[in-house]
Amino acid sequence: MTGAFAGALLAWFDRHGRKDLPWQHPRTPYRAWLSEIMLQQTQVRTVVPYFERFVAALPDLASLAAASEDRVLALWSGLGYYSRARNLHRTAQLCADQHGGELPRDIEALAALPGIGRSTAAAILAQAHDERHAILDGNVKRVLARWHGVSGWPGSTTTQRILWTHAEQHTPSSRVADYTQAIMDLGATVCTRSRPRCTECPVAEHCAARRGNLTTVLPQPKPKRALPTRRTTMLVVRDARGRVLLERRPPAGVWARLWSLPEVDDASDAAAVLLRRHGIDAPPPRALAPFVHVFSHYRLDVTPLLFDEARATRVADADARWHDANDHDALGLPAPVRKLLSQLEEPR
DNA sequence: AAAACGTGGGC
DNA sequence: TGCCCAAGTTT
Repeated sequence: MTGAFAGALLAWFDRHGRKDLPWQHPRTPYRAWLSEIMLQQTQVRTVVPYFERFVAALPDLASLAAASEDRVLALWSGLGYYSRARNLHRTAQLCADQHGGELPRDIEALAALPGIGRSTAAAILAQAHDERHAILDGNVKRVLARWHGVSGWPGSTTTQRILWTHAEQHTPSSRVADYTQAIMDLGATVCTRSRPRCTECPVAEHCAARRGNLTTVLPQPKPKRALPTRRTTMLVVRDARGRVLLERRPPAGVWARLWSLPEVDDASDAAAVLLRRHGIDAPPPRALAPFVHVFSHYRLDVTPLLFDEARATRVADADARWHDANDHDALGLPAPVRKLLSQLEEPR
């Protein structure tokens, strides 16, 4: 059945909802899944070009399962939260091996796969198969926190439990795909974080935040804490042909398994490290402009150091390679590394 | 339960 | 400019 909340939202969706997002045409389980993973903690505007590039290169689950991890990370490069890409790849292989080459239809089996949690599993089944499952993403949290007047940061366990209950109760038994899209669209275009457009809202009449003039107070913000600062020296090492030395990052931690520049704690150690690690000898480096890269949980102060005319006595191994600067799209590089290397290519 | 995990948009 | 945080999941 469809309650008053869902009914009003569906009527609004028919007139104002977003119906031309790239993953909606065609709306296959694979495309719904891929879009949901890319959209985790990431805005639609950012995702669209990545999605289109990804599905053009790997159009179905089988091609994703067969692709190399480097290929997947290259297609993800710049989107961030790279465990999403590694989990996507692993899940594709699990489905190929154990689920007949398809995503499971069962919500529990789906949510057990790497990178797919409760809300993402629900979104996939609701959107791809019109099955009745409630979602609770950032948009829904904001809409429901306001409409029901739920205080507390929506990320806290207590508040989430309350919001999940509301989300379940509002989800209709028919037109679930449209309803799911409707409540996300409402959050993205009307019930926005700042300056919500309440005069355009189809459920404003019974909204607790609207009645109590609390739209600026709800949802309550995440408790903040100061960002620690870390420092590193990144080595841009080029050989006579202009190729750049890259190292594969370790399997855990930030930028896991991406290709990046060698790093040292102290710039004064750089030459010794290059010699020991790679058998590389080079004339003294010159300093490049330092920059700051801000993560969600710390600031990274980067001092780049440029070694030119480097000569290697050892061949690169599996976790180190010389890389052609005009070939960046072929590898997964951290965003600031990609930016730094492209700036070096530009003759400015 | 709380921290790790990226990047860029918006104000 | 600096700060908040976006279609969350994993450990």
